[in-house]
Order: sequence, then C-alpha cells, then structure tokens
Amino acid sequence: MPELPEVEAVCRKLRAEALGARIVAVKVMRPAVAKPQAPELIEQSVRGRTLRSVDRRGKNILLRLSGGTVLRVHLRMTGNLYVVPDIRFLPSTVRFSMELPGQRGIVFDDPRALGRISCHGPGEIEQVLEDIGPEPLSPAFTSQRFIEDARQSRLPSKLYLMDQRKVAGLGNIYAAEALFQARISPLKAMNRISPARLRGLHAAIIEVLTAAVESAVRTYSTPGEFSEAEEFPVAVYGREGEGCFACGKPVRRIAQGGRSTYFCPRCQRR
DNA sequence: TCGATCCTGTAG
DNA sequence: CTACAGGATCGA
Repeated sequence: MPELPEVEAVCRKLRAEALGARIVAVKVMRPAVAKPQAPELIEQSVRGRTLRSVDRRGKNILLRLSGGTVLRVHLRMTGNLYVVPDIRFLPSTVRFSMELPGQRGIVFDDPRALGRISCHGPGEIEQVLEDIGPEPLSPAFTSQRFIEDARQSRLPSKLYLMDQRKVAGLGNIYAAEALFQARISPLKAMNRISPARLRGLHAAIIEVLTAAVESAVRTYSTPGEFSEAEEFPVAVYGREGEGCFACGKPVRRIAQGGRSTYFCPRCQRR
C-alpha cells in the first residue's frame, strides 16, 4: 500500500536487481489491470526489450525499455512490484509478470487488483503525466511555489495535499502526518492558511517524506511485505482515540473525500 | 465537487 | 454480518 516513499523503495530495489535485464516473456493474468489497453498490446511491446532504467514520478513507476517504450506501473492501494527468483512459482495475486533470463521474473503483485499498468511509445509518457504536480523531494518544490499554488485553492488542506495535481506522491498517511507536524487542521481551506504556516507545512512535507523514504528503503530491503506503518514513527495516522504525543488529547478520525483523516483536535485547530 | 465504483482481504 | 483499507477515475 504505497505512497511516494514506498514507491521510491520499490524503484530502488528494482534498479539494484533487474537493471539491464532482458524481458524474454510477458504475461497479463488479469486484463483489467491493463485497461483500457489490450493485454496483447502490452505483451507485444514489452517482450524482447531490455530494462534500461527505472524512474518514479509521484506514485507512478516508469520502466524505460530499449527502443523507447515505457511501461508505467501504478500500485494504487495494494500493489507491489518485485523480482522473484523463479517465475514458475507465483502467488495467485500476481496480475502481471515479465520473465527474465534464468527463470527470474519481475512481477506485479496486487491482491485487490486496483493497480494499473500501461504501455507508452517514446515521447508519449510526458503527456500521461503532465497533470501531476511538483515532486516534493526535488528542487522544483520550493516554498515560494507551494505558497503561491496554495493561495489558488479553497480545498481543505488534507484534500489538497492528496490531490496529485497539486503535489506528487502524498497519500492518506503522509498527508495527515505532515499536517500534524505543521499543526494545521485538515479541514482548513488552503487559501486561508497564513504564509508562515504554509512555509511550515512545506518543510513538514519534505521532512516527513524524507524520513519515510529512509524507513521504507530500510524495511523494504529485507524480504517480505510492506510494514512501514510499524517502522515509520506515525504521530496520528491510525491512532484514533489514543493520546496525542504532543498534548495528550485523543486523536480524532473524520471522513474527508471518502477517506479517513486522523488529527489532533487541539494541536491542529482551524 | 461528491458519491459510486473498481477488487479482495481482514478486523471487529 | 459490516466497516474499512497507504488510490484514482468516472458519471451525475
């Protein structure tokens, strides 16, 4: 269940293990994950190519292949992308697989099958990603730009942070954590937050994500499933009813945009 | 802009 | 059984 830090960890591991490998066979077990593209299109454009590089844009994983083809993988809620030593034995939750030499394989494993893959020709991928906001861990993500953009929106801060067009890669956990660290209510409209607090939020986003990437990379470099929620020091997420680490008041859970938002009603006032 | 929807698993 | 899950898109 990945946000930017977990997706980043997946990318790094993939780079370490599969860069330069030739993809000798491709199989789409669940055609829905390729929608609206045909499984045959994916199989045809990926088979026989070499994995040249692995990039991340927000929560999108970009597998750049020889010949300029780009395979985009989005893990959504429960997806995972990893290398297996023997492609003959796969969990039933694998929706897409690419066989490498020596029986190894790269697999897209997704129990809920909400994740998506898509194939793009050279120069096509930019268009697909054009609506995604700035990378929060890149120099392009300046506090000036963040504050300027924030002024344009009346969205509640939590929904704003989760909007991939505004900032790339934040999800339900780290949006909540950044808001807690910046002491901003998740309900407060972005354009009504003071520049000083926005500067604090900008810094909090970078801090939280940087720490979470480290944690995710560490956790994910050992075999097994994701478990960053246990590793990363969560202040509010999933802690409904438990005491706030700063003031002791019970953390509250509310619904925003159909998702749960956790926050401290005292530390994060409107 | 909001709710329904896509899927499956797990916890209560 | 119901509620909920670290996401995003679509139609009303």
